[in-house]
Amino acid sequence: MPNEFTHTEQNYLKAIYHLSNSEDNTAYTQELASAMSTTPASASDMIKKLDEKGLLTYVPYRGAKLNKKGEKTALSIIRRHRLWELFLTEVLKFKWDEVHAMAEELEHVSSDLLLQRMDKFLSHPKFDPHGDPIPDANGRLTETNFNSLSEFAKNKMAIIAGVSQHSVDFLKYLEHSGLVLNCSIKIIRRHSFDKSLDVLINGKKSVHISHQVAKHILVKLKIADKP
Amino acid sequence: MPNEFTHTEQNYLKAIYHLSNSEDNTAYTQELASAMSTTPASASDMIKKLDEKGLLTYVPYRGAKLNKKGEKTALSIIRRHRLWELFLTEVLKFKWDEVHAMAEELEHVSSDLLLQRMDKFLSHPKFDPHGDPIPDANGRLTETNFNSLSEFAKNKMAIIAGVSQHSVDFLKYLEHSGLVLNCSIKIIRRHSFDKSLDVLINGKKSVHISHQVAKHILVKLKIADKP
DNA sequence: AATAAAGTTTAGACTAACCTAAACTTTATA
DNA sequence: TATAAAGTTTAGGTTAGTCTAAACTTTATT
Repeated sequence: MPNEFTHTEQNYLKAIYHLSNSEDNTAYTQELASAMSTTPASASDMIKKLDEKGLLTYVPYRGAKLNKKGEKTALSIIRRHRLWELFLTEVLKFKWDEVHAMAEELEHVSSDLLLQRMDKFLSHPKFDPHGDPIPDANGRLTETNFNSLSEFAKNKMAIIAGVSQHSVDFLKYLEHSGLVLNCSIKIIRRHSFDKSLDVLINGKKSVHISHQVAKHILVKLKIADKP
Repeated sequence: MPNEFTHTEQNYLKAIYHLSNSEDNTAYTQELASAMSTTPASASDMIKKLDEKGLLTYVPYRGAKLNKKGEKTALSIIRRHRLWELFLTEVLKFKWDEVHAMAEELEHVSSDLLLQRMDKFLSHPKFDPHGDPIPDANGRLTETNFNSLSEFAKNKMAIIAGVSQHSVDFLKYLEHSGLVLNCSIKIIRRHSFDKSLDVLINGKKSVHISHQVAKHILVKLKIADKP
């Protein structure tokens, strides 16, 4: 399906999709250029082209809004990206900070059959290694209701369900501290002067984390398992 | 490593490598153009470019010969291709006629670390699903000494070790007849008038195959297993 | 050995994706 | 509300890879 678009078009669509999650659902030339590490002139050219191809509506000087087709295409690329990320961590045992760059290349492999097989092989997963939902084949996303660790209650058991910041450095730092996906975690102390936290990981290791970090850790309440 | 070359350059290098396996080790403009489904003019342009980049020596009107660097680069692309093919059959359970096109895209994913992990995950395989040797990380190929089934002795047990023709139709035909990699096979009759053969597959099923087909099936002698 | 045929290269054009610099809109500020 | 600043678009150029058509070499044929 996304074979009808060049790699670059696909990358722009993905970036526009990610930038659109604000209130007005619009991506602006400058932020798009910076997301794509290119110049506003190039971004403007591409927006015009994607408009002509019927993937978004573009009003000069007013930014771009993806339409149904554009959004569907973006979601199918995101699906590919996240499935490959999961494959890389689950099968080839890469860490969560290592997979993004490789998935950026793998997502452009066009075979739908390959993707279907991969999806099946991974048992139709709903989340990628960073806790981001994997769109299904129709572009539907699983609703999530994760909380930021910085706002989670003290002494309640939580599970790390994802992150809201994806930089390699941040992910490496979490990995190093033992704060990995699906580990259980409990806030044992809040330091009010700087909002930093002492947390207990898997009931064993205790670590101290800044508000900056806690803010970007997404958790869900741990339901005690029944034997 | 092959990140320094465009996908197109990589594809040309691979094609030149495959065309070079004749007596004079040279690829000619016309055959290269036809292998790349392009015009002689385009192939000529690319040969000149690869010469300038120091991957081959080119004498106008006399064709192109890969040098050490060109050959090494070609082998590293072939390594990627064949490892991915094996992954697709072994892990995602694709049939041998389905994997080539997908591997053509996957081979351009540039991460060396990914390739290393894949190699390890597949237990450092020596052969791809068509029996072609997978170059090692240094570009060395396992020596093979397979025989064409058309020249194999009657009533001796053989194992299908590969094919010398890779078209989808041919591979599908073999699959359909039960002639798959590693199955055991015995010639039970030669029909001298058309050189066709009756063969027994896995000691059970008997099939009749033309000389055309037998010629392109590669076999090795089966060593009886000791209990 | 002359010439026709086959094969190869060069010339010149096209598209996608990029760039810089200049022109133009919008927004913010005095 | 005029003007400066910020942001966006257009104009014109570049590179990689492609094409067709013309020019040129090599090989084959008489």
